[in-house]
Amino acid sequence: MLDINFIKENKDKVIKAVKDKQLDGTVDIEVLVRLHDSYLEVLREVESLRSQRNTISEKVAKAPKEERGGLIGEATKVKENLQEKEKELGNLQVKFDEMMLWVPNVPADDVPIGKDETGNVVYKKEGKLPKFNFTPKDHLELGKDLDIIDTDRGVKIAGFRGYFLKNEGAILEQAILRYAFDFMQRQGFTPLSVPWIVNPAFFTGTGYFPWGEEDHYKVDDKALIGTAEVSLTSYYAGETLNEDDLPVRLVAISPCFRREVGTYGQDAKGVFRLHQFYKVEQVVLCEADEDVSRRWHEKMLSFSEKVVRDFKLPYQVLLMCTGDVGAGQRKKYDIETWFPSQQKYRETHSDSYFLDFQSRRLNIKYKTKEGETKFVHTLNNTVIATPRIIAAIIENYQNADGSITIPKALRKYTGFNKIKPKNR
RNA sequence: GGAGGGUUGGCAGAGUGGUAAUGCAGCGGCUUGCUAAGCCGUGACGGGCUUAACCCCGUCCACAGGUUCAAAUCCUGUACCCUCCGCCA
Repeated sequence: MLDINFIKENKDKVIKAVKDKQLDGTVDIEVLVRLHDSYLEVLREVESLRSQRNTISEKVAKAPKEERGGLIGEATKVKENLQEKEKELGNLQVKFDEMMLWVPNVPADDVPIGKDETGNVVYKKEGKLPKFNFTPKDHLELGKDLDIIDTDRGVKIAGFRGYFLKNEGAILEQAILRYAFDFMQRQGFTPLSVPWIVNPAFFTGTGYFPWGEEDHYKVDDKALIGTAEVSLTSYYAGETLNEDDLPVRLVAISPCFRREVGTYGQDAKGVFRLHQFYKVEQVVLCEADEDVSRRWHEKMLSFSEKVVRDFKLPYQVLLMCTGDVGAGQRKKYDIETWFPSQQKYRETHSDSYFLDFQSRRLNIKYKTKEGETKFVHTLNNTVIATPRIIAAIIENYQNADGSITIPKALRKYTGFNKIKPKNR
């Protein structure tokens, strides 16, 4: 959420942000500003009436009994007037609050302007693309042959996009998650196991609602997290930290649930786009200084790059354009990892910073050493997500005989060096 | 699932219709030859108000309604916490 005073003072910037982020029609900033003006107008009337009411009530308490009747009559008139105005105020406030939730963050100056993913800019490329002296298979074919991925039975049990990982596949998943989790702890991050079923207020707080509400599974009056970011970033919601507590660095492994609405034809094959997967997520809360946020943004990217490099996977980093940056985000990098079967880099990580957009919605503040109270800045980034990264590993590490070599870094965690075809 | 008790500032804790006590902690100031002690001041949000300070007004006793001239206090609903019973990995 942006500060209404910031919106008023930077109306043109915010209007441009709505346009650049392809959010035309979701919120009208001009209408919002006028709405707030009339809200303030009514607020002044209400406060003046409340002041009158309080004054008269005090008089009633002090007045001798015989004078009370007249005063109460006077107060009743004020009260009736007040009730009417308060109702009007309440209506304006509900409308205003609703509309404020739809105001996006303003992209950083160095975010390229673009309509959609075609406007993203390659920021860097790392690693050598693998060369095969045989025809490489895709991860599903490899996974089926090795009996480590079973999508047929996955679909039987869970429906479209259902899957089982099996044998070395199931173990490899745990190895990857634990590898990334341990790595982040060494970077000073506090490990957490988080709630997966969460109150809607925190989806709104992190900016997933209202925009992405459709993509979430609802259970009773709550929803399933699409990322641990929701729980991690909300951890200190409603609290005031001390400057000494910052930066807060959190890491969690959690399941992620996504309805993937509107993607029915896309990535239907294999374990790439799923309704359910695991992810190790990093979240940072830092002081309210964009330079500090930007340094963390780069640093968190480097943590994720390190893990991908440890796995020796070729990747590229994209600087996302305005049309592909989330409504709440100020700037975003995606890491895309190489998928030989698609001859493409595909998204495996997403690194964003928000300034105080989330912390205003979540009401997370800190006290500076000077005694000032400010909203913290928030950031988050993927460390690793499975099984998508498993798909990348088995495609990049496949051998002519259909076996898969395990990246060296992971062998300590898997306990095996290779996944070999089973005798059937 | 059943029964009962509770939720007041950073913490502790009084207040049962008429200006939210008090103690502790933290922070700032004053005083004092040190350690220390004493005294004073200290919340959040919004508005008046375009800017700093000041001042004034409003709101905030879990949340949302209601009754009343006036609600922390009375009524209704909800959330959460605690205790006991039942069930349970």
